[in-house]
Amino acid sequence: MNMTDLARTPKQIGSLIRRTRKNLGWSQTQLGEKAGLRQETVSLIETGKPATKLETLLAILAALNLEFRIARRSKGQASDIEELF
Amino acid sequence: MNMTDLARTPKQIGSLIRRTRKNLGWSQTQLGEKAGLRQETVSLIETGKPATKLETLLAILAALNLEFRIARRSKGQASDIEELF
DNA sequence: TTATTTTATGCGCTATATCTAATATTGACA
DNA sequence: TGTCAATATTAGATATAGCGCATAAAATAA
Repeated sequence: MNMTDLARTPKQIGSLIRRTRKNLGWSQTQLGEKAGLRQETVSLIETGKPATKLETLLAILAALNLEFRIARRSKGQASDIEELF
Repeated sequence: MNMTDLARTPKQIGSLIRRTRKNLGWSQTQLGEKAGLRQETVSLIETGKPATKLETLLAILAALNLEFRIARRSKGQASDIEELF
């Protein structure tokens, strides 16, 4: 993954989670165990369920050694540098 | 806010949302209108409710012109640069 | 192919997020 | 100090997340 991966939608978030999990060679069940979730729940989130609970998502990210960052919206990486407000 | 603000917990996320909203000079009601949510819901999220739904959070971030990024966990900004997997 | 693992989907259940609506509390400012 | 806007809180209703458990479907390996 990139330094920070843009994940604007639940589907993008799910894809990123799946990609990271596979890079680690883990199954959904293994990830679920580490995150305290069921395999089915991991499946739904990777598929891009929009109504996932924040705490559930955070548990998965933590298990994958990932974290949130929040940034100003930008079409490209460049505007990351601007300070708009 | 910084280029990308770390928001590891619901409380941190809520604080960041509140700070951004105030910088824009918006009330919770105004933000709620733009995000399709009620003032009370905005209040709960800014307070750091952990079980907020992802779609709700995304609606608020979008209204504030913010977005997610997902990054590898790091104690400081530095490890952002590493490519671990 | 067949066997095995992995992922997706189904039902019933409990917990809870957000809603509508009202109200209490807090904060800002004259 | 008082008035008004902003925020927090409450109560009831609706929708749905994630659970347990089971199983189907899909992918992978032998």
